[in-house]
This record gives sequence, C-alpha cells and structure tokens, in this order.
Amino acid sequence: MVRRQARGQQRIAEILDAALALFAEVGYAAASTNAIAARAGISPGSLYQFFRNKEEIAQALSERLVDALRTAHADAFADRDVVELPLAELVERMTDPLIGFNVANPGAKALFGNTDMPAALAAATRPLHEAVTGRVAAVLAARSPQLSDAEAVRYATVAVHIVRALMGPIVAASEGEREVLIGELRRALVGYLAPIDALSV
Amino acid sequence: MVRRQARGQQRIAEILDAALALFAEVGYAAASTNAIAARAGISPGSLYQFFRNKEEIAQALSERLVDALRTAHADAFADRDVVELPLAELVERMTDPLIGFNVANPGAKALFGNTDMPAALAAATRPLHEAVTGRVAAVLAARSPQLSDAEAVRYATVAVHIVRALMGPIVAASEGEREVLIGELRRALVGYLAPIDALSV
Amino acid sequence: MVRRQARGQQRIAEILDAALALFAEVGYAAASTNAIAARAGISPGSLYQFFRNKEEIAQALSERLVDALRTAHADAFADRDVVELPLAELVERMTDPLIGFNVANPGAKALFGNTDMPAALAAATRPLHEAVTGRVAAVLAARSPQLSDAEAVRYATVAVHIVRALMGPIVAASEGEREVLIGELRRALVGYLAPIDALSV
Amino acid sequence: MVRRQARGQQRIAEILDAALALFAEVGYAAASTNAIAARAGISPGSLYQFFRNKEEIAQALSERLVDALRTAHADAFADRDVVELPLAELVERMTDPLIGFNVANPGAKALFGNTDMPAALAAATRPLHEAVTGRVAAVLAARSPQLSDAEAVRYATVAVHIVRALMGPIVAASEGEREVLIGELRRALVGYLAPIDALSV
DNA sequence: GATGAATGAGTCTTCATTCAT
DNA sequence: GATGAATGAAGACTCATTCAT
Repeated sequence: MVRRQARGQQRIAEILDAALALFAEVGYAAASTNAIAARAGISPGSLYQFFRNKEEIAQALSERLVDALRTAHADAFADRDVVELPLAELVERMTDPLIGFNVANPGAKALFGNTDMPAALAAATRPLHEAVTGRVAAVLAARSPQLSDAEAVRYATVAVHIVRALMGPIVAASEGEREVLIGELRRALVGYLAPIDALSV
Repeated sequence: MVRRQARGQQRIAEILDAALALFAEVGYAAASTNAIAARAGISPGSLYQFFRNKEEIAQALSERLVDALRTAHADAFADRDVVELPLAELVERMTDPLIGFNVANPGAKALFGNTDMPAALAAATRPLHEAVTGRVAAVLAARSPQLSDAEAVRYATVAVHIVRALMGPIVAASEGEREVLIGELRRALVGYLAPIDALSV
Repeated sequence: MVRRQARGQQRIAEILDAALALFAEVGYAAASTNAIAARAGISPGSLYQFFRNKEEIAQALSERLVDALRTAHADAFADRDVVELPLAELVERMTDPLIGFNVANPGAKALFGNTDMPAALAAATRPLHEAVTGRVAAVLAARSPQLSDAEAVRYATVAVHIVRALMGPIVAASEGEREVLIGELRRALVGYLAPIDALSV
Repeated sequence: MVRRQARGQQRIAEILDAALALFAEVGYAAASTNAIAARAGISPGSLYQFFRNKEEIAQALSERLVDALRTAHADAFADRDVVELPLAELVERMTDPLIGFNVANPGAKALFGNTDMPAALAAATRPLHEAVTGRVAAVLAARSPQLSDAEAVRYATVAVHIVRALMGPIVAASEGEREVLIGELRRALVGYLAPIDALSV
C-alpha cells in the first residue's frame, strides 16, 4: 500500500515534470493533456487517474512551486533575520531564489510570469500568487510595523508584479544580459520600496 | 465606390471593436473568429473578407493602439517640452494616456498587458511594443544625453514592463482602488528612473 | 446594342481565358470562382452575370474546345480526304491538332484529359467528349463501311481514351521527351486500329 | 495488448473500406473526412487517431492496392514463367487481376484511374503507380533483353496509362459491355506491345 | 451591367475528457 | 491502475453563390 502510494507519487511527479517542460516550450494553452501524458510516458487515460482535468495539473504545479519557494526562502534567511538586513540585500535575498527557480524551470513562467491567463489558470495559480505576495507582505510588515495590513499587501502586490513582469525577459536573456536585467530589477524594487521601508533611514 | 469603401472601413472598425471587447472578456486565445464575427453582427465568411486570419486582426488592433497612443502622447506634451518637466510630472504625463486608453478599452490588455503570448500574437503586437518602448527611450535619451542607445532602450524596456505589469490590476480595480494603484505605479517608475535621469539632479 | 453584346462576348472570352489558365495551374476543383473572376479582372458578382454557376464555365469552355477542334480538324483534312490516307498518316493528322491545342492550353487537361471528374464536370464536358468521339467514329466508319455504328463508336471511344490518357504526360513532358511520347501514342493508335481499318489491307 | 492492436488494425481496415467506397461514389476531393468517419461508424476524432490527415488515408489505401496487386500478380504467374507465354496471354494474365480488383473496389479508380489529381493525392499514390509500372517494365525487360531500362520504363508507362484510361469505362460498364471493352483493352495492348516484344517474333 | 460585401454551410483538424478492456 | 481507442464539440478558414447599391 505504501508501495502503491509511493509509485503514485512518482507518477504524479513525472506528470508534473512533463507538464512543466511542455509549458516552458509551448505555453499552457498549447500544451495538450495528451502531449503531457505522452511526454510523461503514460497514456492519456492514466493521466486522468491522477488529475481530474488540465487545470488541476496547473494547480498541483503551483503547489509544488509554493513549496520550492518556501524552502528557498527559508534557506535564504537561515542565517540572518529579515529585519536585520539593509533593503538592497533583502531584495537580493528574496529575489534570488525566485529567479534561480524560474531560470531552472522556464515552464514556471506560464504559471507565474503570465499576466493574462485564461480564467481557469488564474484560479489554479491564485494560491501560488497569494503565497508569494503574502510572504513579501509579511516581510514588509515586519520591517515597517507602522504599515497597515492593507498597505503591506498593496506594496507587496506591486512589488511582486514588478518581479513577474521582468521574469520573462530575465529568463529569456543570454547569460550576460541576464545579470544586467537582474540588476535593473533590484534597482526598481529598491527604488519602489525604499520610501516605505522603515529600516531604510 | 467611396460609399463602398466607407462601408468597408466601418465594417473593419466594427470587427475590431468586437474583437477588442471579446479579448477583454476571454483573452486572445479563447476569442474565436466565429465569435468575433457574431459579435460584430456579420457572418464568419465576411470577417475573412477584411482580415486574412486571426492574427491579422490582432495586428490591425495593435496599429490602432499605436495610433491612439501616438496622438495621446502628442497631446500630453503639446504645451511643454519633454525636457522641461520634473520627472514626476513627466511620468504622469506619459502614463496617463496609456492608462486612460486601457481603462476605456480593457481588451487592450490582451495585446499590451500580456506577458506570455502565443508566438503569432507576439509577432503581431511587436510593432506596438516597439513603438511604445521606442518613444520612452527617446524621451529618456533627450533628458539624459549621456545615456548610450543601449542604456536608454534598456531602461525604457524595464519601465514599460513595469507599466504593463500593473496595467492589469489597475484596469481591474474599482474606481477608488485604481487611483491608489496608479499612485504606486508612478512611485515605482519615479523610483526606478530618478537615478538615471540627468534632470533629477 | 451590338456594342453591348460585343463587350459581353469579350467579357465571356476573358473569363474563359482566366478559367482555362487557372485550371491549368491548379485543376478544376481548386480553381475557385472568385479566383477566376479576379484573374479575369472582374468582380465575383460580374462573373455570375455571364455564368449561372461554376459548371457552366466548364461547359462553355468545352464548347470552345469543340469549336477549336472542329476547325483544326477541318484544316487538317483540307487537302486530302479521310479515306485516301494511309492509317499512320490519318492518325497523325487527327492527333496533331489535338496535341497542339492541349500543349498550347494546358488547362484543357482538366476538361479533356481527366478520367475521374466530379459528376457535375463530367456532365458539363460530355458534349466535348461526344463531339471528339463522334468525329473519330465518323472517320472510322467512312474508311470501313462494314462497321456497325456501335462498333465504330466503340473503337472511337477506346481510341479517344488512349489519346486522353497520354495527353497528360505529353503536355507535361519536356520538348524532347514529348516527341518520343507522341510517337508512342501514334504507335499505340495504329496498333489498335489497324486490325479494324479496312484500308489497312 | 494484442487484442488492442487487433482492434486497431480492424478499425484501420474499416476506415479504408469506408474511404474506398466513398471515393468510388464521389471521388477523392468530394469525400470529406467526416463523411469517411461516419461511414466507418466512428467519430471524426477517431479517424485522426489512425491517420494524421486525409492524404495519409489515400496513402494507406495505395499501399493496400500495391499489396493486393502484388499478390494477384504472383498468383497469375504461379504456374508459368513470364517469358514462356505468348504476348496475348501475358497481357491477359497481367490485366485480369487489375481489372478484377477495380471492379470489386470501384473506389480504386480515384487512386489508380485518375489522371488529374490534386498534388497531395498524386504524391500519396506515386508509390502505387511506380510499383505497377515497375512490375510491367520488369516483365517487358525480361522478355526483350535488348531493351534499355529507359525504353522498358517508357513502354511500361504508356501501357499502364492505356490500362488506366480504359479502367473507368470497364468498371462502369454493364456486365456484357464489360467483356467487350476488356477485349478491346487487350487488343490495344497487344497492338502496342507486339512490335517491341522480342518473343512475338 | 458592375461592384464587392455578405452569406453560411461545409472542410479539415484538434483536444479535453471518457470508457471498455 | 493502466491502456489507448473513442468521443464530439469546437476552431480557423474556404468558397459557390446572392444581393444591395
């Protein structure tokens, strides 16, 4: 039984890998479930044994991203606390794992870096976006206790949108150009956040 | 003959209106040509008398946006020159017509505010993006002559991405929330551009 | 009024020219009436002022072929009578104008050299085929009075089918190869007809 | 699994049967894939599980014909060798299975007896025509070793065209008329081939 | 007579999803 | 659980033909 579930988990992982890879290549809409199944080495019917529909795949993938990001985030702040860092370094530490993940999994763009998704996809990826935004809001609130919840969320939302907007170009850029763009992204974030960051003077 | 062509022009306008409205509701991919035709009050065949394929509709729509933006931009700077304004006001003047247009035509988001388009759409809307980015780059270069071309284009690209990223939320927001978001957008742009704007000391 | 009709006749001729040219390039089925009209330099509506439907164009074209062939045939036997010639020369004289016409108007293949036409086309071109077959049958009967009508028609039908079958390759062949194929066609016809030709000993 | 594939093979056969029947009735161009599917008792989507497009159906059908003809040909010469027969009997033995097959499957005319095909069909059926012509050329060469390859192929091509040309009438004819036409076809072939057949004195 | 927009059924093909085995 | 055939509603696009001007 454990064996069973283990195999099931592996199948699920394989499907998600296949989906992510396909999303990277052709985008969410153009990635057919049959193609995902084929790339995962299973039959279409089997795919539907694990996911009720295409949307659920995106959902599961989103959850996987949430987990990965949670871990990365925790790692990034393992040694120092969020309130001890200068803003520039904070931005760097928060931004780096996100970029790293997206560069490593370009398919994530379809879930994270997309601004105009079909309604279904938007719904499926909402938890991902909320998780990311929530974490950022928490950090901002921690550093600037005078912020209301609404303000923290608003600033976080804007900041996350900026990150998402530049993720596409960053992932698509050549090695060299990428560094430059990452620099610009950080500069934009610092420029935006400095005025509302209590720890920045 | 003139009558004919006048009617033709009107049909084209009606089709583009219908397409824009549908794009606003369901996005580019989900807007079927048959649905566009139906909404324009014509038959599918008629649509193809004016556009060779779906992509061409997006293209024509893009051109319409380019024209509208060119006009709006010219109007915005009719009285004062680009190099005479403080950065904050410059941002406001450049940003306002864009926002106004997008709020009035929410379908524009599918063409302008989208980050992950099907290849065909991306090709069709490239001129639009280049026109917008080019205009911004020109303004930046005019204010900061020490910038290389590449730098001007890079800063403009990033700035435009930021605008596009926030256009979705701005358009979707309620009246009140919208103003707040617009304020944040401006703050983000000023924060990003001030360090490289020669006129901002 | 005469002027009117003259212009009408010319329009008809232009349409038929356009149709023939298009048939040559893409075949009957793929030649759209709109394309024919465009190539004739008129509007689709105008085309239907002269022909009630696509089939009628093929019909008119067939009639034109019938006329052309009648003339060519008459010319070919202006100096000598059909019963005075050796079979080989007879075949040559009957075959030459047909080949000449088809080489000059490759579109004719769609009407004459086709074996498996849509029912409508077959009906429209029947008169053409009957005219050609009828003429051949008449010649055969003139030379071999002992043939019954049915026999003359049957031999003529087979002979014409052979000609049609080889017309495609002949028209498509290069200059040099063409002569060889024409030779083979003649040999085939002579071989087939000699046994039933009273004048061939 | 074997069961599965067996069913697949049967479906393919059913589709090809349906296609052949429809081709017989309305020709290749007018036979829609939906109609083929309907006649095969399946949905349009199912058809595309076995064939990537309409052309591939024609291709598969051609291959089926090639196989059937190969078998028939082999049977026809099981007892005697090709070089031992008088020309008239050779013609009969080569011609009979072809006629038999076409009479039994009148749709074959669309693939085999057609002279003016859409480009796609022509490509799909080339192997069929080459197989038939090749076999005839081989027989001619075996009987007349002095023939060059080019000559053998040329004579074979012409002979096959003659057969194709008369196949339509033969298939369409009534029982009685058919025999007569078959006789004429043989006579035509013998008349054409006798002069170049070394074994016919 | 001419124009060209309009029609709408029909074409090939795709794809998310289901179901018998 | 797995398989892969089956489904059928769309989708983009075409084309012979009609009709208002």
